[in-house]
Amino acid sequence: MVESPAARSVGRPRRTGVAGGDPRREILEAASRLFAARGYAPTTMTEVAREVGLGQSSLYYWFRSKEDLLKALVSANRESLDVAERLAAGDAPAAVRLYAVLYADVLQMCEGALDFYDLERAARAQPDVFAEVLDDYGRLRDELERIVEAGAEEGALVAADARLAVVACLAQTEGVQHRLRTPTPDASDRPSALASTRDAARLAATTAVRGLLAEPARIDEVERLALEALGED
Amino acid sequence: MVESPAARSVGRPRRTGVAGGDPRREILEAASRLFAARGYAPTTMTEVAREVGLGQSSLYYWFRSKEDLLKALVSANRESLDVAERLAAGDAPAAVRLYAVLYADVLQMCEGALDFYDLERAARAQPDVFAEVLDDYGRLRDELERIVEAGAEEGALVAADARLAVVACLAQTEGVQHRLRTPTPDASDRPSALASTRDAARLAATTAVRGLLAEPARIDEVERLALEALGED
DNA sequence: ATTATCTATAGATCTATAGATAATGC
DNA sequence: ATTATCTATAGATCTATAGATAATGC
Repeated sequence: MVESPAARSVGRPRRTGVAGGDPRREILEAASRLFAARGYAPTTMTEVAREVGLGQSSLYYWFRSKEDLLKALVSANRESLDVAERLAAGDAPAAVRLYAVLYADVLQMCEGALDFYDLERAARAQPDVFAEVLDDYGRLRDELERIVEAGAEEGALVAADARLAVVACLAQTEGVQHRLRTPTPDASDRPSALASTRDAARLAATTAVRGLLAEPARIDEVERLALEALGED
Repeated sequence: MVESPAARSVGRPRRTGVAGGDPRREILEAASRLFAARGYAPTTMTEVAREVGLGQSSLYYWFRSKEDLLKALVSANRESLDVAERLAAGDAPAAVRLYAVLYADVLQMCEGALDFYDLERAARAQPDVFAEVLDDYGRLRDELERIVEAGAEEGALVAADARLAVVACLAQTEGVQHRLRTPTPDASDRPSALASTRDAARLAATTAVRGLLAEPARIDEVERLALEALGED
């Protein structure tokens, strides 16, 4: 099998010489990086273009507008709430389901193109288009609330107020996600504590669930079962 | 004692009639609200001006530039890490100190003018001016790490990796802070779960600390002692 | 002929400055 | 005379469009 570095070159060549295989995808990736690092509004089309070796106006051959670019990124972000919903409905103990859903939530957020908080802000500014995102959020929250309540009945989870507990869980997963994306203002003499997406997901899920377990020592067992159910190891 | 609604009116009157007592302060407050809601970059001086009933260019009588406005807000944000440091050095049990510092951290972030994440982004863009902020962050993190380690030695806290535990704690406090500032994309048929600053601080501190306690049932006692030490009730 | 780029630029902002103006205070 | 506003606008972006151009494919 031979790679194909000899990308097709149909149209006019780029002035920069840089020639990628799939401009649309490259633009999305560049925009994703830049929006995540500097935010949507302050990032200019010129910067995105430079990143992929195109002139600014050439982006408009691939995307109708800057907002269009954002929308494409957002839809890429909301692919797999499904996983969470399948898990939530399973018959595993509540603590295990909680762990699995939180873990999957972090993975999804981290793998998406946009920092979740930026996505949320974008959603706020354009309610018509992004209504789905808000809807997803509500569904996830309800799902989690039911799991926590079930866990309280089982006696495995302790939560005086399921709703507050869920707010805390989500703040944890979102916060960890953000910290993974935004390299800590660290003393930089030490390597970052959060190396991979999976590290982040484990950290958030472990912390959040242990905080709710009646017997926190069980966390290792819960983690094992949850990762098993998710097909990770 | 009589209030003084008859604000002094020395200069030319505002076209809008709106006349406040302390324009500088009012501008800061308006900017704070808008930056928090929509972010720094996308908020325009015109919007800030409208909010206080001034013409856009009149802001420049009070602040040399938009960046200057941001700087003023940032310094307002970093007032009282001191509290945290005094508490951290006390002789209370580690779990109590941890609770107190996290609680104080959330309060400080919530009372500041800017969402912590926005502040961080601003800091990143202008390292010279905002170096202090990054420094504060490093100090807080080190402080927390020492407390968690002390707690592990005492046997009251369980943390295989103190550094990771601290990352999780900070992600929790920051995440809750953000959620308090940014009204949840909630189903809106229910009142928000996070009503006040203190609710947010309690939620974050309780959750984070309970997740680390060897005996989570102790959380109520820890909370009581910590709030006592902080002079809250 | 089709595709994908380029160059040039219109139109819309947005920041910041210059200079005029309308109050009070002395 | 001093203060705090106003109006007008220069200058710097930034998005998006129009139309030219340089490749390949047929």
